[in-house]
Amino acid sequence: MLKQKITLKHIAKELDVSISTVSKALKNSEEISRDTKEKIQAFAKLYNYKPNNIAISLKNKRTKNIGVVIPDIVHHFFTTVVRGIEKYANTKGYNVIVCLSDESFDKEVINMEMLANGSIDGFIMSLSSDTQLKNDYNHLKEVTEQGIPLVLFDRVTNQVNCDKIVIDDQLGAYTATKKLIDEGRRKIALITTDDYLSVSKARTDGYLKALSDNNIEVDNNIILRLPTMGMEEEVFKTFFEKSDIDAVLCVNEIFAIYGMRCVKENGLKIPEDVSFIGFTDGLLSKYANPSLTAIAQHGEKMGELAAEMLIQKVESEKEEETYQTKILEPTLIERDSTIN
Amino acid sequence: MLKQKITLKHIAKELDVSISTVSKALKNSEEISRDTKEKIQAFAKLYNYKPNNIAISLKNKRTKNIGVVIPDIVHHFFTTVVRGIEKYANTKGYNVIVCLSDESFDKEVINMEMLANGSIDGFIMSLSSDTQLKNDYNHLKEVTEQGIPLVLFDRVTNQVNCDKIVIDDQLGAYTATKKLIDEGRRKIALITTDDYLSVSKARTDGYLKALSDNNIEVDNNIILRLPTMGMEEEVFKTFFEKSDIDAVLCVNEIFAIYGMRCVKENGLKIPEDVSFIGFTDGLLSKYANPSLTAIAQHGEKMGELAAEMLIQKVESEKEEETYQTKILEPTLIERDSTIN
DNA sequence: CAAAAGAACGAAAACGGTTTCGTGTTAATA
DNA sequence: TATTAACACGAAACCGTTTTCGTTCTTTTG
Repeated sequence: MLKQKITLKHIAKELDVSISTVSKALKNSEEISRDTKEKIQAFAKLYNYKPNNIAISLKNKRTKNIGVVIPDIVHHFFTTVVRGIEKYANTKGYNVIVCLSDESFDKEVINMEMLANGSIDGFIMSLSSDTQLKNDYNHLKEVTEQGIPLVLFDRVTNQVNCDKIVIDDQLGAYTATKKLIDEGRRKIALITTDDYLSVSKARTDGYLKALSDNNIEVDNNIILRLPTMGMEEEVFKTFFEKSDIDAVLCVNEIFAIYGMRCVKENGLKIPEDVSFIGFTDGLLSKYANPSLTAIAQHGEKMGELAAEMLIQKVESEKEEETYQTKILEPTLIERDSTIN
Repeated sequence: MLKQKITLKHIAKELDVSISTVSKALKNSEEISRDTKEKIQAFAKLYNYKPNNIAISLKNKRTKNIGVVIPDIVHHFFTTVVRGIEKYANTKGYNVIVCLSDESFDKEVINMEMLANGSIDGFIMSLSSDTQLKNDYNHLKEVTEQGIPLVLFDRVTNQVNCDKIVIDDQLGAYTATKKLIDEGRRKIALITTDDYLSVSKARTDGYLKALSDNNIEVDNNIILRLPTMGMEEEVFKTFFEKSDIDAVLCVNEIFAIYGMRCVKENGLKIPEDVSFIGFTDGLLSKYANPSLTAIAQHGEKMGELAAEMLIQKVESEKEEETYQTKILEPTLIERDSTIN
């Protein structure tokens, strides 16, 4: 009892006209007489005719698909970006194909190659840590050389020419650090990851700049650098036991949560004794105890803008070689882990 | 300096052979002589020829795309499912098109219609709350009638014939409630949402069954039903102030976090005075203070299985009309919000 | 009343592949 | 030497559209 999808050919045969006539009639072409058009349109509606997307894609060389390649999806920030992309893309009639690189260079390459062979009109992506570590961007260069538009977000590189959109991580860290300094804090710890992640580096820079602008000496003993994976709770404990600090800036929520727990276990109060600020305003910040003052990255906005930039490039005829980098300003969301 | 994608036609013209010969040579067909094959393959490799996915899709009537329609993506459980789907799909050479219904019936319908016109080989989806409320599943029936395989997960309905995969929510709630009873709790509160969500209903049933099996009388005063959206903190406060309870089962993490906060503010200790268990073992459960004993739903496993079921149907020739429903067992993850 | 213009439709190419079914050439066989 | 089989390749149909360029028939115009 399968209702086979009906095609132009079926309609044409059934109504004894040519395929071209059917096609034109359904597009309300002036070429076709009112009578014929009505007849064809009625028939098409009756049998619920819908053109085949694949055939149209082949003809137009436009798929109306956007490829999104991200390192992970079980990740608050990336999901907000995807939501933003979806939101804008849908209003423009585009679908979103999501691929996960899983922080692996190889998977990133494979995914892009698959999609680049006609499946999508353009890419929106954030680099895997592995890629940033390898510092190899040939797969990105190849797609741009083929004329496929590419928008990089958050984890970007200046080694490839394309549109980019980032938040000003340095400014975010600067603002946060400044906020802590204004509270009267002087022994501000930083918990970050290895510097090969472009964002971590920028955040560290902002932290350092804020200290230097306020004549506070950098103390490398209260800067903790952790690998992205396999974060050991032990390392946290020893760090907080041996360090004399009155505030902590963390490059992500989880570091902040762990940090707050250690500090509380040491009998200190938040925010009276130690203030905390974390990057990435996600669920954890909101529901932490105390709730965490955070730097919001506006992922959804970022996704919307990325999609807008991409679709604009996809739909513009001219082969402009001008690329822009949009820089979004992060926002400090004050909660209970800092003194108001 | 655009490197245009090379096609069979280009290769054929360049090497002065026919398109068919090129096609066969690249597939290593026995029909073509060694010399010719080597020449063509070398040329193809040199110019990095890759067949156009769209053309192949049109010919084969197979897109190697899976459509995934979920209510939300900024949601831990759904993202773990998507990750599982991706993982399995990729090993089979499939790409994943993600569409968000945003809990809206209309968007769900629109998304499915778009994808059903040739863009995908099959659907994996979880119903929007709006759809479950409306109780209208014609859009699902239409795609199955067209012979497009469909796998429903988590939020399912028995009104449409297709493969399904759910966790045993009733069992999960039963296990959790039993655990609380075994701890010696007798005044066990339930915080849930409106029953039109299939999962909430099942969880409530499990809770009730556990009570009844253990001869504990149901007290409707300690059952709190909240709308999904716009959860008011006030409602929580009053509920916990007026209720005399010694344990709480929550159908999601956020309810649990809020609940724990209220309880602590009332000067009670967790788990000494009140135990907490929450559904959906996500970030919040893990990082809460105290960490939350939770019922894990194994989203990733669910995604993998869903993808496996779907792809098996997609690739099987025969039009079997036999559908299965897989039921996954949830697991209780014991943490610090219950007594060990 | 012949010629031009307009209306309504169809044939065919094109998008980029796959695949079936020839067909011409060479080598093996009787 | 005539016949046949094997080999290597090409023509063409096909997937489902869109679109250009005829073509036929009717109507208008000089």
